Amino acid sequence: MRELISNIRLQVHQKTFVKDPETSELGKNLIRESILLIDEIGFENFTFKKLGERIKSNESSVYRYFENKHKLLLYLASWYWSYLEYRLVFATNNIEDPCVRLKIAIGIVTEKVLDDTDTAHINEAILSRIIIAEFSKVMHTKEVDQENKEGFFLIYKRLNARIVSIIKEINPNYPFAESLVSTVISGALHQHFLSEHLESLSSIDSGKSVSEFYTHLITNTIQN
Amino acid sequence: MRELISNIRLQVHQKTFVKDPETSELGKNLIRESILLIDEIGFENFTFKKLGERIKSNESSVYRYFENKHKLLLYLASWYWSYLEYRLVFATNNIEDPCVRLKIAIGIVTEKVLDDTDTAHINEAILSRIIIAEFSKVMHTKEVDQENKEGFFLIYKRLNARIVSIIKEINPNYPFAESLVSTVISGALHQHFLSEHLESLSSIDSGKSVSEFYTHLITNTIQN
DNA sequence: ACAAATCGATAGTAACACTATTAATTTTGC
DNA sequence: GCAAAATTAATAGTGTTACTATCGATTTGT
Repeated sequence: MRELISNIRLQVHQKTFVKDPETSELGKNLIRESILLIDEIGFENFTFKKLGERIKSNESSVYRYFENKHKLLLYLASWYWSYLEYRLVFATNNIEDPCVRLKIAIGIVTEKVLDDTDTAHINEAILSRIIIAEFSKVMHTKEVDQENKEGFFLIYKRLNARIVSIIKEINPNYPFAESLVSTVISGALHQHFLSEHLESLSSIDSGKSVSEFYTHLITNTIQN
Repeated sequence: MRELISNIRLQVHQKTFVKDPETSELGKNLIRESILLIDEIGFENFTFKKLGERIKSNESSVYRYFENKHKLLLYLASWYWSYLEYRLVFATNNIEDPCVRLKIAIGIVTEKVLDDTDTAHINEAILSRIIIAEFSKVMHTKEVDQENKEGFFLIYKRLNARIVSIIKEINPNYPFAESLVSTVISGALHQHFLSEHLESLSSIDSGKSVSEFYTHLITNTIQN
């Protein structure tokens, strides 16, 4: 796993960036520090000026890589879902039983993400904290339909579709597979958020994990 | 229902406003037009200056009612959840069977909201569109813990708790009641959003409703 | 009738979200 | 090895946002 990922460039939608940050040291630096800075101060308080200072460069250099901070967040989200998709495909490869594949898939999209030490400039654990806190803002804009048309959400949709197809293999008659999967994927982010900030809205604690909750939920739902 | 609501002032957290908008014509105007304006241009593009012009007043007058636009959104959200809670309490009153109560409750928090013609200055249908599009932004800020401590989310938490207690009546051994309810309430908003903007992630269409999906989901989940 | 509250209008500030220009440095293509 | 091309850092500038402060004019309460 570790070695594989370090040799494979995860696919991110071209239109999210002006210049590919993977092609230069400054670009990788920018990605690494933007993840740390957004995590520290939150997306609302994050600006390209602050990021420029942080990487000991300046605002105008950041603008050469990304149009604006929304596109940067789109890039980070796109990378994150691509990373999960890769792990899902890898972990379910060659497993015949769709019920086993489903359980593995649920685990990957609902468990807390740990840092994968091989992608040097991206701390996956911190990136997942950003996704938990900020991903909803990627979609909830007035430009969502336009951006959807341009394909910005393809990777996210493909990840959803993969799990939908496993469910349809198990029970082709269950009529809400798409809604169930999108509920689980975005719900899992939300449960991690609630267990940290609004505990009374969540049953998750040291004894009960997000994965257990959703595994139980899906298993019981699709059998009928 | 209609007559009752028009005589009862829904409780909204005091700290969300500087001056209660319900106490003046300008205030009610401000609420009515802010709902329409946020719906039209989105919360990111919404400013107090634009709102001031729209109500033929000005920026500084709006600031006399709300500290900033985040607090205004908090007020609208607080009002919305209070409205749903009221409808839920009213609709489940005097019904003994908890399974029936649960089904009614699920319907109220997952169905599309129609305009209640009695609150003259608030269009509930449009307000619910705003909540679907923007509610996640109310919570996903760096100030969430502070605001939670100050009680800004009490109404939302109380609504969740009401449904949790119905589930615990039906099955006291189900270990994930809080997570299930918060998944359903925020998931329902998300499903409405997806069915409008990212259809492939949702199973909802003219033949299948959000309520049916969640009723099926909850029923099957809590029985085991 | 008088005081207090409310409102509309204007002005001002710091930060944000960019765009444009330029000069220095680095990379590359031959 | 060198000229051309690309990249970068730095500066300046513009319009907008998110406020704060002040000040008369009007309305309201007693």
